[in-house]
Amino acid sequence: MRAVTIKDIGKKLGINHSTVSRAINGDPRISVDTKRKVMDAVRDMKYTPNLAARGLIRGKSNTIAIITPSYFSNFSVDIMAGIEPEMIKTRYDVTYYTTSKYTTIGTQNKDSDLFAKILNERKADAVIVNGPIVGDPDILKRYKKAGIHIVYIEGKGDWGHRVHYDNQKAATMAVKYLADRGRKRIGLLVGNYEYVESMKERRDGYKKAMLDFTGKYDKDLTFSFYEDFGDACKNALMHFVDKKANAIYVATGDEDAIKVMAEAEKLGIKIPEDIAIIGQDDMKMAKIAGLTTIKQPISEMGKKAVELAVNAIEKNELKKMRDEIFYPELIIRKTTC
Amino acid sequence: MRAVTIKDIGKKLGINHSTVSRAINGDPRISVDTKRKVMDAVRDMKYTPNLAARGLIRGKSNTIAIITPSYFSNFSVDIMAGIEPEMIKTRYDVTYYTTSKYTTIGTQNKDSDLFAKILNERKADAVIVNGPIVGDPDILKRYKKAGIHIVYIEGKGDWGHRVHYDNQKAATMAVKYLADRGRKRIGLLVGNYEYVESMKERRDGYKKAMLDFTGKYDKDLTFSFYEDFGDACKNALMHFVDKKANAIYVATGDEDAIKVMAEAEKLGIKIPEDIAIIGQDDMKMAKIAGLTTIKQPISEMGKKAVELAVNAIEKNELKKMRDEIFYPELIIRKTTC
DNA sequence: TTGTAAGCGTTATCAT
DNA sequence: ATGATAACGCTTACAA
Repeated sequence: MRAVTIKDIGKKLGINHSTVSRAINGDPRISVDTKRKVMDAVRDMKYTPNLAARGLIRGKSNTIAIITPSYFSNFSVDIMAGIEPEMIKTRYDVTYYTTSKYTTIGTQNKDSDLFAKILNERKADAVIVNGPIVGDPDILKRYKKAGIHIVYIEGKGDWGHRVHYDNQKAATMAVKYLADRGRKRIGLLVGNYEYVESMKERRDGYKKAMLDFTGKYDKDLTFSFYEDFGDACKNALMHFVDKKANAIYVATGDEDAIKVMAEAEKLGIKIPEDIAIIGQDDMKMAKIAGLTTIKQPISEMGKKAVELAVNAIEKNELKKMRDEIFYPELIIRKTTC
Repeated sequence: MRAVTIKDIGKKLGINHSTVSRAINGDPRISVDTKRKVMDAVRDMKYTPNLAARGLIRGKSNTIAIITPSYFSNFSVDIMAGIEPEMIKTRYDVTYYTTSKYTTIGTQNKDSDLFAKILNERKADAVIVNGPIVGDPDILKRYKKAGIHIVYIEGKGDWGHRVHYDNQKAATMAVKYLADRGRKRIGLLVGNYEYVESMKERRDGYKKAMLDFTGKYDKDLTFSFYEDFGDACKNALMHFVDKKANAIYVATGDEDAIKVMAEAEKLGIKIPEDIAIIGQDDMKMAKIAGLTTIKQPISEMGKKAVELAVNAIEKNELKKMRDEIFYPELIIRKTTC
């Protein structure tokens, strides 16, 4: 079945379809009378515009794309919790892309291909990018030229607005709190800090804070992993025990911190008596697990990202890039004394 | 900046754009030579098709829409965890809609409006609907006529494929397990069973199982809430204590079960000694909280929904509706003895 | 205030 | 095997 078009409405009303279009789009030159007739017909005939056609001619999609490494990581979920209520207020649709599709081993696809696809297929008027995903400079230039806005959450590129978090301060807070309570041998569990910006910043913060608050930075107290945590968890804990750590700042997030807690329980290590643990992010699970952690206002960051994206679209802001930073907060629970 | 089109490619190669189109779409009548040239140009010029244009003429969107009450509820997240890896294998994009936008108080919007919008704007070739959202029969008829497929997860409508769960059996398993271990006064915490199909089924299962395994159904042992749980949690627990329950099956899910546990702790009620608790779904948090629960293979259900949707699109299956059912499993942890 | 006609990028239907 | 042209539904100069 064919859906109702403006031509159908025009035919029924005995007027031209362009008049219908103008009436629908609020063109001021249309007479109140025809406008009313058109609007009535729209309701009666259950007309809604074909956005493919509209997008084709306007070069706009009325859509904001969200790119995440995965839909369902804890981080993505919290970001979404912030994005959803904000998107609801707007007239934009949401399309989701995960980079996992574009980094599949065995194909030549890369993150850049996803950026290119969204650009060329005119799938979005703005793109919110979450995580360590970087469009290459060439693509970014094309986005700018095409007037498609970019907002990075916890990441950055040559061009685009930013919403990010003071990772260095987060690490500093963790170290200072532990050091103040007499824990001087603080281990750092961190991700791939050569590739992931946030991990680099947390590591830098940790390093400086160790010098400032314990007087000593011992590189043996850092354990980093590049792959899925899985078994590495056990290894990490063993490593810290071996190095006589009496505290750990799990910079990779609460989920890993909780995994470390589970390993400790198996090994009969008491938390916080033997080893204190501080997580990162304050995910829901941190509360359930009683984990002391450094909060990241992830949802608010998602909300702000939508604000920036919508603002950028409506004001077509392509030159002055906005940069919004959020700050950490210490949440004390039961894994520190 | 304009993106590269097939006309640009045609011009560069000195051939007609329709030939380019055919080459790209694998028309067998095209010569190997021109096909190669076209494909080279596609790569060099970084061409990707404008899907708005393609969608316009084909009447297809190459998109599957996902409708959930909210993006970020635990249930949605788990569904997505199943949907994502499956979608990655396909050539479809994902667009998200939450019904919250369409049930906002103060507007006349309804779920049906969302269905209508997706239909008329040709936003999707198939729709996966998650939760107690029902398109009205009229709209459904229009979907069928328009050839837009529907897959319900844990719900149903007059027309559409289904992926669902044996809720009745889930409740039966919970009751039987508790009764077998001597707990005969089992409370049921349930949602709005007049409106939500799954809640109705769980309640039915509970009722029958109480008769079968404890010999007695006492309606005072049922507590249902219609609104956000929040404070109702405390009331529920007090109610069950008052009615001398020695076990509770929290049919509304693990999250609520954990809230009940937290309330119990505040009140000095011992779990499982005083009251045993069984949750529902086996979310991630259930493991962290040590909650005994009835598993629902939510992710697998999401995966199956994508399979059904893609299959329906590609075979244009509009008459024979598929119905896939999944079964519960008891996961024993620490909140039952 | 309204009608006419061109055009967005693609695919489909004729030709050749 | 390829070219020319119409068509999808919409918006928008340009006319009237």
